[in-house]
This record gives sequence, structure tokens and C-alpha cells, in this order.
Amino acid sequence: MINDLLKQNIKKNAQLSNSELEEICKHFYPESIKKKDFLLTQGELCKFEGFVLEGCFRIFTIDKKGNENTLYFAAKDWWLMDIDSFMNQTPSNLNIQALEDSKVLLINRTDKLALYESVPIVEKLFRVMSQKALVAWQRRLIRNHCETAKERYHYFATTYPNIASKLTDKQIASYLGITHEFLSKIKKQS
Amino acid sequence: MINDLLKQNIKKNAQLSNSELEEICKHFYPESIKKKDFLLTQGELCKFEGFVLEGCFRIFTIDKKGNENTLYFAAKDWWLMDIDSFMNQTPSNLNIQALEDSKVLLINRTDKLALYESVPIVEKLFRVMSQKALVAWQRRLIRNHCETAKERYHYFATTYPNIASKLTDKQIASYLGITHEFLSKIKKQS
DNA sequence: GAAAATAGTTGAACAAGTTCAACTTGATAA
DNA sequence: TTATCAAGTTGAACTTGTTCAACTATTTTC
Repeated sequence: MINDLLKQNIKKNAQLSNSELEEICKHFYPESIKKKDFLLTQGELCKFEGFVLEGCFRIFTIDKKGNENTLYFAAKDWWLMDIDSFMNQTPSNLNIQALEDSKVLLINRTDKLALYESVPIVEKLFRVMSQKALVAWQRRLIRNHCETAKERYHYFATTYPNIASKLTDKQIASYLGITHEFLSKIKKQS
Repeated sequence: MINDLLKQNIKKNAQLSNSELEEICKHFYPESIKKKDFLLTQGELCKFEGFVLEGCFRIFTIDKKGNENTLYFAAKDWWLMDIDSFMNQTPSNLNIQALEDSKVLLINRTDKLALYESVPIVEKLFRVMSQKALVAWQRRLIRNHCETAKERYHYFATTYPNIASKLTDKQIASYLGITHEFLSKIKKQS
């Protein structure tokens, strides 16, 4: 079943019945995204939340100086969206691009908002998911402040080896917040 | 009423009845913290969540190199906790210190977990609060990557003037992720 | 109200990271 | 299969931010 991975993922964050699980999952629809294609581009409204079945995505922004800055990567079994644009329905500052041919399950914003009402445990599900994400963001900010680029690179490469292996050094550098030239020099050192 | 500020804050994030509001608020108890005293120190388990009624707190960590790194400040009408330690019940890496004589309302972890069950709308309340916080953390990370220390300083000083005015430059520097010597040089420039 | 501790300033030498440009290597597409 | 384009490497000059130390100003404490 195409929804199996999604169901397993949801079960990690909330205990729910099979009927609740069905009721939630039936609103997700599959989409295939070709390598280099975009699920969202800067300026659009984010009208969906997505779950990655296959492949890998990069969520990044391009700042005024023209530099790409990667917020995060989403591989198989990860969620993805621009939560800022989704919540506030303001134009997105983010691009969501497939790094390889990929498959996602999407839920429309209106369907998701309706689910909060019709299946109350969905509140708990996303409350728990959001809190876990919050912990991850706080930890990352502390690492950014306390560690050098070299330490951050090694942390990333060893913590997420299967994601790192799919990425170019340019993409990794834009996630670490350094130039790709400097990453090249870091890698040479050790 | 001592709980008024808390009630107003909660109402911003979820629509709830007066009885629900009462049921939630009755689990909060007031605590006074003297300037420089700690609500939590590194190594302890975080067993509470707090809401600031008066004063101001700094939430920071001390890394292996001995540097203080400020995660955030919590002034009147802000929430505060170590969400990582609270959720996972692992020893905290954070210190929560009062910057001036302060008053908070606290709820114990067990009471909060029970509230999720007994007052279902509490799930929505903290789901919404967590998602808003997530947006703020993502924006901050992007700013840290895209902007120079000088830009980040001016953003902070103009966005949170009433918090900034309570802080020493050393505390602001530890929030921006720079040394206080460098902040001093930045301020001289403009 | 004096002594002690903490905060802020400044300068010089240094380290971390950037920029630009030139080059090499590898991937892609006609 | 060659031409093209993107990715990675390297070096030199540069900018941003750090470190350390010495000093001044401001709070805190007894």
C-alpha cells in the first residue's frame, strides 16, 4: 500500500485507531516530481503539506545578495512545507526543489485544516511533531553558534550520511551557511 | 486577577470557553524569582513550563569552551522552558536566569500532561503555539546565515527595543553569537 | 561610601571565512 | 561523442570576527 510509510510515520507521533489513520491518510494524494523540478517557489502561497515517499528535496531561500541558503533537506520519511507561508498565507520566501526523481504525498491546506476539526487526534499529532521539530531547530541554532564550520560539517556528514551522500558540496555548504569554496578547503584539511 | 495576562495570552492562540480557561489556569502557580537567581540550571531535569508575568529571563547554555550562548530572552507575556529536557526528560543543557526581580506562573510537567487529556483544546493551544515558535526559529536561522553581525544587531535592537533596553551588551552579544568586544566595535561604527 | 566586582572600550595580532579568478573534473545533452 | 555546463579545487587578497590584554566606567556589596 502506497500509504504504508506515511502510516508508520504518523504512528510514531500519536496513538490512533485504524479508522482515524484511514480518515487522515485518505486526504493525501501522490505526486511525482522530476529531478530539479519545484514543489514550491519563492513568491507563491504554500497551500499544501507534504510527506516524502521517495527521493530527496532541498528547501532553500535566495537572499537579496543572491546567495542560496538551505533551510533543510527532506528525504524519504520526512515532512516538508513552508510552515510560515502555510500558516500566515503570505508569499513564501522558500523554494522546495527535488534533488532527484521523487515521490511525495500531499495534503491540501483546506483539507488539513478540516482534519483538525473532524479528527481531533490530528491536533495531538501535529502538536507532537511541531514540538519535536522545535527541539531540532533549537539544537541546530546552538550548534551554529558554538561550533566552527568544520565541526558543523562533520556533525552533518556523520549524523545524516544517507542524505549527505545524495548532495553536492555546494548544497551542503548552503546548509552549513558557508561558501562551497570554503567547504572544499575544510574537506582537504582532514 | 493575577491570571489575567496568562488568560489573554492563551486566548490569542485558541478560542476556548471560560470554564476551559479556568480549568487550565488553575494549575499554574506563581513564583517570584530574584535578580540573578535561576529557574533551571544545566544538568537538571526541566519539570515545568513557565509564563512570565513580570521581569525578564535569559535562557542560555555554556558550551565546552566555556562560552555563554543565549538561546532567547523571555520578558513579560512570553513562555519559557527547556522544551528538549521537558519532552525527553533528559538533563537540561540550559540555564534559565532572571535578569531582574521577576514573577512567573508555572505549571508542573505532570499537570500539563494531564491537561492534554482532560481539556482537549489544550492540544490545539500548544499545537498553535509550537507552530508559531517554529516559524520564528526558522526565520532566525535564515537571518543568522544571510546577515552580518551588524545587521543582526540592528534587527534585534529595533525589533525588541523594550527587551534590548534591559540587557547588557554582553547578553546581547551572546544572543547574536558574537563576542562582546566585537559588539562594542559594531556599535561604535554607526 | 569605599572596595570589589562586573561591564564596556580600545588596539594589535590573529584566525575563520569570503571573494574573485583561473583551472580541473565530472555530468549532461544534442 | 563531442561540446557544454555545472561542480569542485586552489591560491591570493580581503573582510569579518576573535583573542588577549590593558584600561575606564559603572554597579554591587559590605
